[in-house]
Amino acid sequence: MTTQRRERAPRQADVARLAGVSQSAVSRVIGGDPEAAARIPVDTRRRILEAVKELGYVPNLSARKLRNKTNRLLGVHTFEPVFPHARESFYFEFLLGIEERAEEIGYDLVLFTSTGAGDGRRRVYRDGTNRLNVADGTVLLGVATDKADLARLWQEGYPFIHIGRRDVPGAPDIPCVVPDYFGITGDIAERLAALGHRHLAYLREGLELEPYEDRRRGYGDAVERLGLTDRSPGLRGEPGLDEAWLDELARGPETAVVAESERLAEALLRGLRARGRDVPADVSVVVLEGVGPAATRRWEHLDIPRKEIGRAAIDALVAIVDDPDLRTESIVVPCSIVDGDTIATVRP
Amino acid sequence: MTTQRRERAPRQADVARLAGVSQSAVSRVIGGDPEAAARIPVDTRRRILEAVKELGYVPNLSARKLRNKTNRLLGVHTFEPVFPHARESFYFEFLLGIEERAEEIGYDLVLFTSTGAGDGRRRVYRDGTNRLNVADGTVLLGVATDKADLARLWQEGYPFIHIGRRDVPGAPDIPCVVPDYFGITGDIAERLAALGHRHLAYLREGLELEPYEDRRRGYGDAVERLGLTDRSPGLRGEPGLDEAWLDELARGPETAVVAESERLAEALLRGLRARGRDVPADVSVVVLEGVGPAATRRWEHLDIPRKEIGRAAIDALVAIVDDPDLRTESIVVPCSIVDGDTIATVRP
DNA sequence: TGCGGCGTCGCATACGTATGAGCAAACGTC
DNA sequence: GACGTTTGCTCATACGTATGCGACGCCGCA
Repeated sequence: MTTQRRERAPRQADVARLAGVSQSAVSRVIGGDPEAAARIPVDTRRRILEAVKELGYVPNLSARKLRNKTNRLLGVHTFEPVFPHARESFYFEFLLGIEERAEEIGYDLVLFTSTGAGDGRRRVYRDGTNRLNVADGTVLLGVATDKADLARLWQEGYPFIHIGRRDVPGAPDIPCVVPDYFGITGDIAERLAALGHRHLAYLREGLELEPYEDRRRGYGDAVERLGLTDRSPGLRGEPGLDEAWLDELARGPETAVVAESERLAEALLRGLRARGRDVPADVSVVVLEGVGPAATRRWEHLDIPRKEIGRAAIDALVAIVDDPDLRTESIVVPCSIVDGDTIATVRP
Repeated sequence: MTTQRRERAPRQADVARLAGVSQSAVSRVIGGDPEAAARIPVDTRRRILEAVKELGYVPNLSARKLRNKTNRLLGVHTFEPVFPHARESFYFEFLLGIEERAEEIGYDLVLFTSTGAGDGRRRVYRDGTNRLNVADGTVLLGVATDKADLARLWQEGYPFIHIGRRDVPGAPDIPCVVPDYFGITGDIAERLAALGHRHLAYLREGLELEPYEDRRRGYGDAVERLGLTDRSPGLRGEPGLDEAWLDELARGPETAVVAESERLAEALLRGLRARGRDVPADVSVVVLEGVGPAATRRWEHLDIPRKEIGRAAIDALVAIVDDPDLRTESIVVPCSIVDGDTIATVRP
């Protein structure tokens, strides 16, 4: 083993000199393009590869990217820190899928971590520099997505895909990969209807994010289609789960509640018990998100296939990178329902 | 807002055309070099900056790196996946410090995540390509460091720094930032001596990693210097904490034990209790690593300043990047002792 | 008028790679 | 022997940026 430290990284020209060929011959052999390499006879190729080994040549990715517009590097950018604990497990599964799939198809992954602003929020642009463009394309994710950044990226023509649906003014169709909240929420309503439930309610979170809109549309459409009734605290107005509404629910004909979050479901459960009602004996409950380990009940809930979504995002991104003119529609990944013990058939 | 999507990212030449100047003028204004920019009169500069804004120009980092050898991008490479949970909190604090410091001094951060081999171990080189060289330099960390990779990186002259001491054959002095295990272990021995302990023992882990060597040297030196005696299960031989040795300890004159890990300390505690001895009444115990939340006792232990180490690593790396000829010595970061209730003065 | 100095900018080049075009030799065909 | 065709390479160039050097105009001074 050589223990001499080099002062300068060798380039193809150095390899060429040692092998007694031209730089372009080296490029053709190194580049891996089978057609080009095939035109170089075996022994020349062998000489070149030996010189590569001898010098410890490694390609310069920046030069390659400059020339090729591509370096088989995909970025991952989160709009919030990945590491701080609260959201960590939220990102984790996405990242697993992303990493897994990227590796399968031979892409390297770069995780952009620096926070642009001082406020912990992350921005793509830092004093005018799009930091992402070392990578061929980037997967964006995060609930606190910065829409201005998204719009600008789209205008620049930079290849990216967003996990989760985002509607951005000025960027008509940004490519997203989204869980099928619309479909699964409809399925859930159907399942409840099949169990005999005719009178439902829907508990909404205070946030006005696109994913919630999908769920609400899915629920609303299904209620209408199936001829059910709905008495929700502000399905089309204010969110809320106040005492007055709980009283109303306890007295009314509703036998099933769909809750957007585990938090809401737990609050509902407490409210019902305080009124002498129980789940699922009196009211069936379904939660429209994954539930944590701290849940007090085995909630019937929907499962977001995060790992699959991560994988799908990589595939879609690569497609966009390969063909930048591609008009990708949103990719919808089906969700499934995880059986719990919080729904039951309607008592006569 | 323009809603037209561009087909191609603008370059300095485009900006120049719009502003009616040459590409080099644009470069001088953009580049941020104050001396060069100062030589351009204000109104020309203004025209250029307006054109930049108008076109939404962002610099091409690859071209910059190709030309400059530098793009203010620092890499982070872990030899094991960051995300899988077990080790997560181990890396977490390092990463916090790294991110914090990098941002302070205006560097962006790139986290290399792809696993080269199929076995979950991560390698710097993937079929001959040093993936790190998109970044100006890289912080390496991980207990399962691949020494061959390290040696090769060093030979290539690539700027990097390793967190934790690693001795690599063929690479005489790889730059490391290391906790001062040697010093703190000596301090611990001194503290025990000050409490009247004359007869010590030292429990070692089975692994032969450099950080353990530092601790063992620190302990050994201090025992000698202070004229103490040591009866350890194989301080210089096999590790072990078997029943025979525990019997010996319970009967012998030893009043204090230094354990390399929380695991060993817990095992020791059980062994002593089974023999009617307690901690710290009969035997004082100090743990030579951070202790987890699941500890049964408030162990007297040493604290590794992970965040500080991360920050120090960035500073050292930047120094190396700025001056590649720099022969950096290992940077030693002092540790501290966290008081617990597992040591006491010797009973007469 | 001639000349030096300064302020303002453009020209040309280099960074390392990939690739179309092209050239020289070998080989076959008539 | 003239003329394609294939083989095995080389030449030249482009990617987008940064920068040394020099050009050009203008002012002041002799």
